Amino acid sequence: MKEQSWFEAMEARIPKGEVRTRFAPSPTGYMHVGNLRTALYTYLIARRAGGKFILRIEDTDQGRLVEGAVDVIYKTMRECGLSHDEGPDVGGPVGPYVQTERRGLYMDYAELLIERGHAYRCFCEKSEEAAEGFKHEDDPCRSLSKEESEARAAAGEPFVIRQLIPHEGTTTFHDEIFGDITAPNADLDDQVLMKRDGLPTYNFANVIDDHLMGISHVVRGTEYLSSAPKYNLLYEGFGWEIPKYVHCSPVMRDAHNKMSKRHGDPSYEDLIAQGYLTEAVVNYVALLGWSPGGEREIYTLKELEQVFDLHGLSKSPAIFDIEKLRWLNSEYIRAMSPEAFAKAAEPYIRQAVKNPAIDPAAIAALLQQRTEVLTDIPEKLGFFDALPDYGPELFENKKSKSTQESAKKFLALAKERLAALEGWDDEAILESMKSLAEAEGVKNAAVMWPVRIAVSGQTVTPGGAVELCRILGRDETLRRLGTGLQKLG
RNA sequence: GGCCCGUUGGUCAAGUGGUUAAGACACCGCCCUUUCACGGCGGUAACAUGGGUUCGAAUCCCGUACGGGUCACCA
Repeated sequence: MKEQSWFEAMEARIPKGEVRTRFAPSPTGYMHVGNLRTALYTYLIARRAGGKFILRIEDTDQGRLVEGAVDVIYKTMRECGLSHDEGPDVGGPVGPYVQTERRGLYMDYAELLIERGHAYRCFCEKSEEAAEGFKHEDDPCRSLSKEESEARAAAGEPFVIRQLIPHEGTTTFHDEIFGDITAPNADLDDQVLMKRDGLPTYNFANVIDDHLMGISHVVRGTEYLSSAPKYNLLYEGFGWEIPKYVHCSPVMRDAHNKMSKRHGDPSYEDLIAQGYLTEAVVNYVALLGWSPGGEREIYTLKELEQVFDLHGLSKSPAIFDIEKLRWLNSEYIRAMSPEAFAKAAEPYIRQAVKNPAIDPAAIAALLQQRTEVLTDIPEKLGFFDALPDYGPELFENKKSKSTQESAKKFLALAKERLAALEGWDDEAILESMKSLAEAEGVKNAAVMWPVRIAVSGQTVTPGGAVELCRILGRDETLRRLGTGLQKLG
C-alpha cells in the first residue's frame, strides 16, 4: 500500500474553491441526445458559475470500445460550442483524463479503504453468490482478519474488493433536484469496488476520479440515483467532502422508452444530417427538461450560460418532440442573414436544380421564409429543371376566380405582354401582370394563378408567379406558358 | 417482488397556500395575400385518483393507481 505522503500529494493537487464540473462519456461512437443534454447542463453549470468544465473519457469497458468514438465526442462538443478547460487533449492539473490511463490509482484507494475498515476482500466464487439466499451481508469474508485476508491475497487467491456497508442505521443522500433521499443501510448491498481483473467498477472509479479532479457538481442520469447513498458512505469512509449531485431525468422517445439508437431514434449527428442546425438542436435540448421560467424560448449558448439555473431542471422524464425541434429550427433559419442561408441552402438547392443558368441564391431568397429543415428543400424545387406533367384542371381555382377558360385567355395575353416586356425583373413583370388584370377588369389573382401554374406545373410553389418567371428567365417562361396553352387546348 | 423516484392540455412546460391555472409546439378558424409559407388575431384542450390539514390547496400530509429507475465482478 502507498505511503500516506503519496495520498497527501494527490490531495494537494486538487483545485479548491471553484465550481468544477465534468462530462464523462463512454466512447460508444455517437452522441445520444440524452448525452448531449447532460453535457450541455454540465457545461452550463460551470460557465454560469465562472468555473471549469472538464472532459473525462470513461473507457474502462474494453469490450465496448469503438474506434474513432472519442473523435466523435470531440467533434460534437466543438460543433456545439461546449469547450472544455481540461481534458485528454488539452491536459490540466489533475490528469490523466482518460480512465484507462488512471488504472493504477484505484487499487491504492481501495486498499486505503480496507485499511480504514470500509471495504474488504471477498474471495467468494461467482457460483456461490448465485446460490439461492446468498447475501453479502452474511458473507464470511466481511469478518476475515486482516492477516488472513492479506495472506490469501498474497497466495494468489483471486478476489474482488467490496464496500463494507453497516447493517444498521440509515444514510441520507442529497440531490440538488430531488432533495434528500434516505435509505436504510440494510437495503444497500456490499457493492463491488474492484473487479477480479483489478479494474475498478464504474461506481468506484467515479468517486475516486470526481474527488481527485476536484469536481464540485456531479451531473448524471437518474439511473444512478438509487445507488447514490452508497456514494455517501464511500466519501465518509475516505473522509472526503461530498460533491453536489445533480441527477437528470432521461430523454424519452415516448412515454415508456428512452431515446435509443436501437429504436432508430436520431443521435446528434443524425439530426444534423437530417438538416437541423446545431444551434437549434442545442437550444431545443436545453429546453427539454429545463425551463428558464419566463416565456422566452430562443436562447443562444452564450445566453444560456448567463441564465442557466438548477432550479429550472425537471424531475420527470421529457419526451423528445421532433415537431417542436422543427419549429425551433425554422426560427433559426429565418433569423439567418440571407447570405448565410444561401450558403447553407446551396448544396440542397443544387441537389434538385442542376441547370447552371439558374442562380441558387435567387432560389434561396425565396426559400428562407418557408424552410423548416434544410433537407426539405430539394423536393420543393424539382420543377425548375423539368416542368412536371400536369392536367388542365390545375388551372382551376375558386379563390383566384380562375377557370380553364379564363386561364386560356389570360395565359395567351400574358405571354404576349411578357414577350414584349422591356427588362426582366420583378417590378417589370409584376407591373405587366397587374396592368393586364386591370385592363381585363379582374383581380390580380386571376392572372397570377394561371401563370404560376403554367410556369411550375404545380399548385404549391416556393415563391409567386413573378419570382418564378424572373428566375426561370424569359425564354423558359414563354416556353412554359406555351405548354400551358397547349394543355388548355 | 423489495427499495427509490415521478405524475399540470397530445407534447415541452410556468406555478413553491388565495391566479379567470401562463407561455410555446401541434391542431382548428379568421385576417393578410399572386399559391404555399411567414405574420396578425382568435379557439379547442390540463392539475392521475381518494382521503385529510386549512377560512382557502395544482401547491402541505397519507393512501391508491399508473409510469420510470434500481436490485451486475456494465456503465
